[in-house]
Amino acid sequence: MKSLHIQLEIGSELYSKNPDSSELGRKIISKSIELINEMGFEVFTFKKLGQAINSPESSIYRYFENKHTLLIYLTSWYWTWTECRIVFATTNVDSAEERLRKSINILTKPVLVDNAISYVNEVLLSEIIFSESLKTYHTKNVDAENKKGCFKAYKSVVQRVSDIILEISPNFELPHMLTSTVIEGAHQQKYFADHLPSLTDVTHEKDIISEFYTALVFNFLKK
Amino acid sequence: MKSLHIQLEIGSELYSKNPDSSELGRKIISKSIELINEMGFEVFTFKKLGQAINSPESSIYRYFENKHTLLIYLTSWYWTWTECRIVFATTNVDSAEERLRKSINILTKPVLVDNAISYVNEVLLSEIIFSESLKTYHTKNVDAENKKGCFKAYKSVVQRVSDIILEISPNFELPHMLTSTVIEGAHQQKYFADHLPSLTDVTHEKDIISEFYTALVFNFLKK
DNA sequence: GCATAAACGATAGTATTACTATTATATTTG
DNA sequence: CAAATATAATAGTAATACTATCGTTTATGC
Repeated sequence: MKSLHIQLEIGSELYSKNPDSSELGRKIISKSIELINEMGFEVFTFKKLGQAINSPESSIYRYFENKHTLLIYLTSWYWTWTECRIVFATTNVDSAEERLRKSINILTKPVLVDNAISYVNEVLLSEIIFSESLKTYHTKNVDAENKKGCFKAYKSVVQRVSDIILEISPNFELPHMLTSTVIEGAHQQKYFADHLPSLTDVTHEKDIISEFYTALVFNFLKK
Repeated sequence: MKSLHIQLEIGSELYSKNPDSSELGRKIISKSIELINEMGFEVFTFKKLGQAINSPESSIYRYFENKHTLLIYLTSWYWTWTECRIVFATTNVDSAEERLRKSINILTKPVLVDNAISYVNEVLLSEIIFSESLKTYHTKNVDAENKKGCFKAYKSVVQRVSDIILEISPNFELPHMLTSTVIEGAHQQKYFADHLPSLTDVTHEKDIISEFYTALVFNFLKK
């Protein structure tokens, strides 16, 4: 169980050439995760990535149209993987409350342990998601990219958690809103804690974020 | 009361030359609000702005270092103005619950009516805030800009609302977190409604967003 | 094992953006 | 009215985000 290798299927709309299909492709993924973490997504360029892996810029463009598409790929990978984690954590758990609690826990905490099997460093990837993922859809092209299916992995996670909420409160009308508030809120509060502490109350003990959103949800559903 | 003209004081760290001090400066502000709305902040450039107001790009640089600084100026203007609205709406209201309710209302709904007195179109500005304001602090320079005081108007609003929350629940430990969750959440849910509807449950009736966050807050505080 | 296709590396080139610099002409201000 | 300041007009630069070409290597099928 602890070293179960999972090959994630990523939709072909998210790349020009499947990075999982070649050595170069896998190097692009794993090095870009490192670099985006180090320097931030804005500063990151394909040129720098090319230098870091000793390949020309133009080779990277064979895999991804541009760096924005690469970020969408990385976030989709993360959400696909996260949905797997939620499924594993919630199967055979009878209580819907307990399944919701476990799901919120997964969604609101950064990943701390890397399984070190695949070429994807999940710890660093999770950091990227928390601090940069909203840049995937806050662009002029959202609508076109949404149509292409770029965000379906994320939507699927939101849908899954919403379904659990509806098991608990079948008449509740805003489960997606509640779920996306929790996910995005947790990302944002961590960012605030790191950069704009007066907008939050977190300092070191960041589990407070997770506890806060858990309490928020259960209080709301128990009214 | 209905046409009380207020001159907002904007900190001098937010501009190179005060745009309120000249005709050109005011044109820069009012036209940039229009253009950012029309084309989105990424597509907006000083070159385009210059063409729209028939002034060279270089003249705009005398007022703002770059377009990012201009966005920070606009958001600071908005938050300063919004704090005024909150103060007006809550003075002489005895009940802290009622003051909180009114504050949340102001923070979670886009502005619908422009007073048409100043050169700032508040309706369009509020649209910009809802869809683009997170771009002010989601950059590599957050920490430096935060140090400079670029976000103090926003912080001040969060602090004010947190204080009301503490009046209601003096022992509550996370008032800033709750407040920023509400503000940012409302912005995000409106954006989702417009672009990624499966992440929310809102379609036309967007007052649902405001009602949702109001209920969320009061349920949480009444536990 | 060899032909063929696909992938890759190396290099060059372009359009756009985000500025900076210079100077002449207005405009304001004391 | 003189001096300072603001603006217009124009040019120029560095970096980014690509696109194009082409020779070489590497994989693939028969």
